[in-house]
Amino acid sequence: MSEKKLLRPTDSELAILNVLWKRGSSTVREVHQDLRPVSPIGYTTVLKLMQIMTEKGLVVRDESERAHVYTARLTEQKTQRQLVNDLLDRAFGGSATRLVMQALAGKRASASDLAEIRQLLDEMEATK
Amino acid sequence: MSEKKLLRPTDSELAILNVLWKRGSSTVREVHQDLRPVSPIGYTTVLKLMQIMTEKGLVVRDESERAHVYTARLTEQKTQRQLVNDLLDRAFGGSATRLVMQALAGKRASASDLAEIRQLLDEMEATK
DNA sequence: TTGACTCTACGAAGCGCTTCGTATTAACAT
DNA sequence: ATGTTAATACGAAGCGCTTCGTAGAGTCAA
Repeated sequence: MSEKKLLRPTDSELAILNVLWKRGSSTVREVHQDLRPVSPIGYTTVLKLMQIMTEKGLVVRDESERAHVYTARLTEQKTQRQLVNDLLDRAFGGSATRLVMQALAGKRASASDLAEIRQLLDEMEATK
Repeated sequence: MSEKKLLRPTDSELAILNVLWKRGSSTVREVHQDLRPVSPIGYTTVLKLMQIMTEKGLVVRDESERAHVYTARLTEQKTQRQLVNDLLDRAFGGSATRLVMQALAGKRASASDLAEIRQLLDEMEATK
């Protein structure tokens, strides 16, 4: 009963999470300064978003200092996993294989990338 | 200048597109009857959604008959490609490899699936 | 022609996301 | 104490998505 609903970060939320994953725990100002160059956005807008993300449980907030410090609640990997599974259900009928196909098609992955994927396949077959 | 913006179908729109891909060109009633068992939804709701999808260009409408016939404008594959690319940009920093990893992790794919992916990798390396 | 059905069209409510302006509170220097 | 700076809190507007009720128009049979 602890997990009520699968939370899907919106685009804006994902942009903020990306900053938190890259920088680690950060204040609103730090996130804002990271985000602003990419897309102009007001300081209070970022603040509001991060407040809402706190309510949603996407981030946790340390209020011990005057400038609150925010931390992503889930790791980047866990979030990626959720997003992939979600897309899998919505648009691929649950077929991971077809999603992999689409992900690789057109994208020329480097030789080392391909090798990495091959290794993963090997491991999956080994632990069958 | 023909493609203005990358269109991302919403959940509801994707549900409708899935029906159109499965059944082929369909009327609102046909889509509604396919959708209703899964999740209860009003007829006019589906109608409205499909009207909006027409405006967006997600589907095309044949009005020659009294009951309009709708067809998905993009193939399932093209749409899947777009969605994957979008997720790639938003949450994976563009790394298809990492997305593939997350898609396969935890999902035990069948042996034939794995073989299929291996073959794709082979082809990609061949056409290097 | 009237009635029963079956469509589409229209409009509006409710909610969530995004945006920001304004108010308030805290910290610090003078 | 007072003014400046910097932070959070609050509220509201605008837009898109989702939902549906109601109105209006087409079709067919009696």
